[in-house]
Amino acid sequence: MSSGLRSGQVAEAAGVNIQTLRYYERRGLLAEPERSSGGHRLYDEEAVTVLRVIKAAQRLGFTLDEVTELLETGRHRHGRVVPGLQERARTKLAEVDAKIADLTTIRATLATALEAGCDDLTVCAANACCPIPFTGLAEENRHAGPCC
Amino acid sequence: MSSGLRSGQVAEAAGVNIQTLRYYERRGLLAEPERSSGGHRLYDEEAVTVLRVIKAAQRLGFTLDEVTELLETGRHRHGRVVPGLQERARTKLAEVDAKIADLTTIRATLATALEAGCDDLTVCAANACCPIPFTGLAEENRHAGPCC
DNA sequence: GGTAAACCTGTACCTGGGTACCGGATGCAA
DNA sequence: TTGCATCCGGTACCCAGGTACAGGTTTACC
Repeated sequence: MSSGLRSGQVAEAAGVNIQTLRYYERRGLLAEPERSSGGHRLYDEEAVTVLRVIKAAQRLGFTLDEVTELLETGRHRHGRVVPGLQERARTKLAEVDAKIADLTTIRATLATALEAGCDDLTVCAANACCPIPFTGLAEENRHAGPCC
Repeated sequence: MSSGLRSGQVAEAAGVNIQTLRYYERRGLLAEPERSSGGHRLYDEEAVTVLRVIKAAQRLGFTLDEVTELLETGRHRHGRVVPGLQERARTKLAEVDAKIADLTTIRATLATALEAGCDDLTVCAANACCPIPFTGLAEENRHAGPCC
């Protein structure tokens, strides 16, 4: 009989640190596994799957708290009011879009600074025609212009 | 006599916390200002400008360590070993592009999961036709060019 | 039965960018 | 002079997501 996977094997299979297993267990993401007579953890195959699910969800931008809720929602969906994956994915998608938009603005500013030939922030800050937005760091459009 | 700006005034003018001033001073981003006879900091106008420069650079994705170097490079351009803003901005632009590419992949995955109607990660993980990549999402480096 | 690797618990530490709290000193106006 | 706002230095703490270490067991293999 397969006596179960030891923590090292599970960690290896899922590509995480052993400490991470215990960390997830403490956080309630990973169920407490069986133990050997000596107290060593013995996992079943499912643990590896759960770890992969966690990593996939993290990769999609969910925090560990969010992943915890997602897993729990799946476990006991007893008419809870907890929003499911669909709902959360929609929200997350909006967040990702916002991040992309923000980074796109940043990208544009960097590109403009390169084009303008900016090479010294302190000089630029004193120079009214520098395209870097030193005031009003709020994230809106900044049109390019010749500088320095 | 303009006796200088007190830390509260500088913080207010630059839109940062007073503690942040001392934090930046400790980190070497902000020069140590004059002191009143009683030991209170007295800043000049330039301090506000430096703070704005720091915030702008942060906003462009530079870490405080990087900002420190950028400011030092400007101050005394000793040798050409240290890359200037141009060089660093070019590097940072590539980093930002990588992040955008990464987020775009994530966005696409989320959108696909929504389309497919995924609503339970543990079910999905057991389901071969789920579009969420449970294996292979391990690391964050997907940005090195077109792979397919 | 010996030994080395793997594992156990508990606690402390890491990164990055700040914030908060403390008890005491200063600045400034009335 | 009194009273209150502000500031001082030092230290501790916050967030997330882990990672590392110490000192002691257990397991596996020869």
